[in-house]
Amino acid sequence: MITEPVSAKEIGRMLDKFSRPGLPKYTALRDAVVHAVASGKFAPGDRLPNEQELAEALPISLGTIQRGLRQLVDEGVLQRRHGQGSFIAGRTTNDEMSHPFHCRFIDDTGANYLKVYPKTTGRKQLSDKGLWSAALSAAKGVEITRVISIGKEFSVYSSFVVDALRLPIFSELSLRELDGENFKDLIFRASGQLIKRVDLFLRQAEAPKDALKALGLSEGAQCLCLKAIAYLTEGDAVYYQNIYIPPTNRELHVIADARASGFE
Amino acid sequence: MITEPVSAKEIGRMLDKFSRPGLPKYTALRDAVVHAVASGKFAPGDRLPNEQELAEALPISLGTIQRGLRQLVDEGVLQRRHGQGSFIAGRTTNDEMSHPFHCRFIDDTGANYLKVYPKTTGRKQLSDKGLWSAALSAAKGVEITRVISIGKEFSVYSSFVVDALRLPIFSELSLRELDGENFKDLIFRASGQLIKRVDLFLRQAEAPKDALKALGLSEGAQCLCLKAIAYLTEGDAVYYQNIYIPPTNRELHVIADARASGFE
DNA sequence: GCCCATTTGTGCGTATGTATG
DNA sequence: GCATACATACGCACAAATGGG
Repeated sequence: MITEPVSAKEIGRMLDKFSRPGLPKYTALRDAVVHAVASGKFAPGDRLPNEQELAEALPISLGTIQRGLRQLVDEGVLQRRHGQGSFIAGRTTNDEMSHPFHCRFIDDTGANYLKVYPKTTGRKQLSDKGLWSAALSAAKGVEITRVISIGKEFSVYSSFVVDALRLPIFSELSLRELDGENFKDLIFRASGQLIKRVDLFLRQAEAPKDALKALGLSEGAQCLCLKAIAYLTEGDAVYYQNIYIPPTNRELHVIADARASGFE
Repeated sequence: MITEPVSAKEIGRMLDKFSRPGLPKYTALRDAVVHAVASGKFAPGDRLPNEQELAEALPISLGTIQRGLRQLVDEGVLQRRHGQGSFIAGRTTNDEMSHPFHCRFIDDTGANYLKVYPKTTGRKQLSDKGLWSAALSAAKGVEITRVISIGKEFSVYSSFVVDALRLPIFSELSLRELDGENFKDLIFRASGQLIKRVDLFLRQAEAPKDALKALGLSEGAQCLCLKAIAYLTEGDAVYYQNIYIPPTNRELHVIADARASGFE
């Protein structure tokens, strides 16, 4: 008997939840698996039942199963190995955040990322119409400010805003609990959706007073300001973030989307 | 009789060229269409034969045709419209470069990109072992230096290196001809492959003398240095670029890849 | 080294649904 | 209503990679 951490029945139950008339079956299957991962039912490394078993256990044919699983591979949720099986993709859930902002600082060798240690410094309900509200098209926002130590060498300041109504989890967790969380994972678990793309805007400017103070910089100091808007689907922004980076020698690594046309 | 700018026979011929034992048929079909576009046989807006016709004309079944076409949609080469057909995606081939470096400066409104006017300033054969040779794993490189005017407001300096043997086109074209070219398109036409991803490395540093001189900056001036390494497929780097950006108020826009895990 | 079971990958043929004009 | 053309789905067959005996 082979260990079988993920049951086809469990997927079947999730599938029922996400099946809706009009929704393709391969999409329903995808959603079921994604939500199962998001809710912790499936853990990284878990093996899924093989294609045949799924096709038998679920009201979905083999080809359609394969299409759904292929999409999950494309999205990075699954890993499939010929002759072995399909596995929930690993996530390095360490103490430090794995991917703080879709871009990371690299060390001298260029091969490793500097570790990142976030410290939540404040939370505020926002109701003014700022740039964030236009980007998120939300009336109420929660701003979470953090000082993030980069490899204990220097720190950056982050202002992170989400729709307060849509993602109440960010208002509910204590600041202490937020510290250990990867915000992308949090969004994934709360919404069952993956962040599809992030628009980054880079500006050389003076940081706001809050940031200067938190980073211990003198007034008027120039910073690199990185604005990030993350989307779950095309046009559906889920968070708005400003990161202020003081002068540093360290290189910041971003992985850019190559087929970034997106136009008619 | 409906206008039919793209013949199934043409695709068939291309398909023969790209079919190789071991290569999936849907990949061969993809390559055939991509190369047909790259070589100018198909132009933006052209309509492909419908799925049925392709399935009849080519030794590929409907489902496999669909899979290949779907991939082309994902890559942005094709656009498919329900009830209408499959069309070669449009490219805004203007006088100015459309996407100089996977990231662009935006104007005051935030809605438009500043126009970009490249001016090629030099070309040099490289045979030393620089950082470029490690990135490209190439022994001989061609470096093309350019001064790129951003909306006629300010200029950035670019050093662009490709493998001289792999992409001789960059050595063959005159500097004048290179001016009007989008380098990504040039690579696409020469190799028939699309750039899949770009690694960006951002550094606050002093620019090299060449760059300072070309941009008319005083010695020791701090610049934003953007290093870009573009990949055709995972691990297959195709160009290495350094861009030096003088201090500016303008925002630089980058579209980041959201599923940027890429690790085990 | 070789066979074999397991499991994913590729490919075919067909049927039916649905958006467009 | 109707023809066109893409979209989804099924069921099957066989190829190819993997790991164990």
